[in-house]
Amino acid sequence: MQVTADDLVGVLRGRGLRITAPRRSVCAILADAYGEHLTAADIHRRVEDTEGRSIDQSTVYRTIDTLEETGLLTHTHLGHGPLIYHLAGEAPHQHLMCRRCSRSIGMLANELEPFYAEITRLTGFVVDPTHGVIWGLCADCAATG
Amino acid sequence: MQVTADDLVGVLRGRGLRITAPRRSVCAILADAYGEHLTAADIHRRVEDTEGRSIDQSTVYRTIDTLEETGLLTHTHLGHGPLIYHLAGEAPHQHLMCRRCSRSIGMLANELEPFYAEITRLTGFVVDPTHGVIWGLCADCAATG
DNA sequence: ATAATTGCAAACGGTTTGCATGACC
DNA sequence: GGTCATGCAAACCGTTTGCAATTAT
Repeated sequence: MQVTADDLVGVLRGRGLRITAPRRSVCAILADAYGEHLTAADIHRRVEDTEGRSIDQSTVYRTIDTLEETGLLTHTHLGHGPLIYHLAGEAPHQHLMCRRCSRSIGMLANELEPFYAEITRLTGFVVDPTHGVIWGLCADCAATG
Repeated sequence: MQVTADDLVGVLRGRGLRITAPRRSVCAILADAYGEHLTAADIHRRVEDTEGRSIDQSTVYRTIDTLEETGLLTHTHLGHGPLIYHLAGEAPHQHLMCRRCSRSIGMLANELEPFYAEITRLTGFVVDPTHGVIWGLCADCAATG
C-alpha cells in the first residue's frame, strides 16, 4: 500500500477541511483499494461492509468531490456506466474497453506516449490518458469476431 | 448531402421493417444533418421543429436502436452526457474533448492509424476510434493553463 | 388479419440538490 | 458558537420498459 488513509486525511486537514467519520471511512477504503477501480457504489458498500458504519450515498459523492478538488482522486469515464475512481498517485494508465465482452484492459500511459505526442503535434491538444477509455475489441473478441 | 432519407428508408424496407411516419421523419433528420453530431434529444426536437409532427421520445430511442442494428447509425460516448449519433457512412473521426472548455475537436481517424495499429501490436486490442472520446486540454486551454 | 410499431406513463441507474439536524474546530 | 458536513428525501438527466391502442403490410 503506497498511500495510507492517514496521508489522505492529513491532506484534507491541511486544507482546513473538517475530519469527520465518513471522510475517514472513505479515505480508508480508497487507501486500501490502491490500484483498484472503484465506483461510488463500491465505495459506499465497502464502507458499510468493512467499517460497519452506514453513510449516506450523497455523503459518498460529496466526499469524492472534496477529494477530487484537493487533487487526491481522479475519475475515469467508462461508457454509460458509473464513473470509476482512483487515487491520483497511481501510475497513469489508459483503459482499453471491449465493446463486446466489456472487459477492460489497462495499458501504462507511457507506452502510448508517441500516440499522445502525435495528437499534440497535429492539433495542439494535450491528452489526459486517465480520463477516458479507448473502445474496440479485445484480442479474444476480435479473433472470434 | 451524401445519403438521402430515401436511402435510409430503403435499407429499412429491405430488411422487412415497416416504414412508418416516425421512422421516415428520423431518417430525414439524420440525412439532413450529415456530418453533425446529434443527440437523441436533438433528433426529437428537430422532428418536431422541421416536420411539424410530434413523436414520442421512446420512439426516437427505438428508431435509433433499429438504425444501429441495421448498421446505418453509430454512437459515440461523450462523457457523462447524452450519446451522440452519426450516420455510419461518414468518415471515421476521433473526438478530442477539452476538459476545461468542453469544446470537442474532430480528427480524421486515419491520421492516427499507425498508433491504433501499435496498440493492436502490443495488446491484440483492435481500436474503434469513433466510439469514444480522448480527453485533455485543447490548444487554447493548454496554453493558458 | 396479424404482427410490428407507436404513445403513454412509469421506472430505471447514476448523480445532484435543498434543507433541517447534527458535529467539528 | 459559528460554520461546515451530514442524512434524508426528493429531484435530476438520459434512457429503457410494460402495456394497450394503433397501423403497415
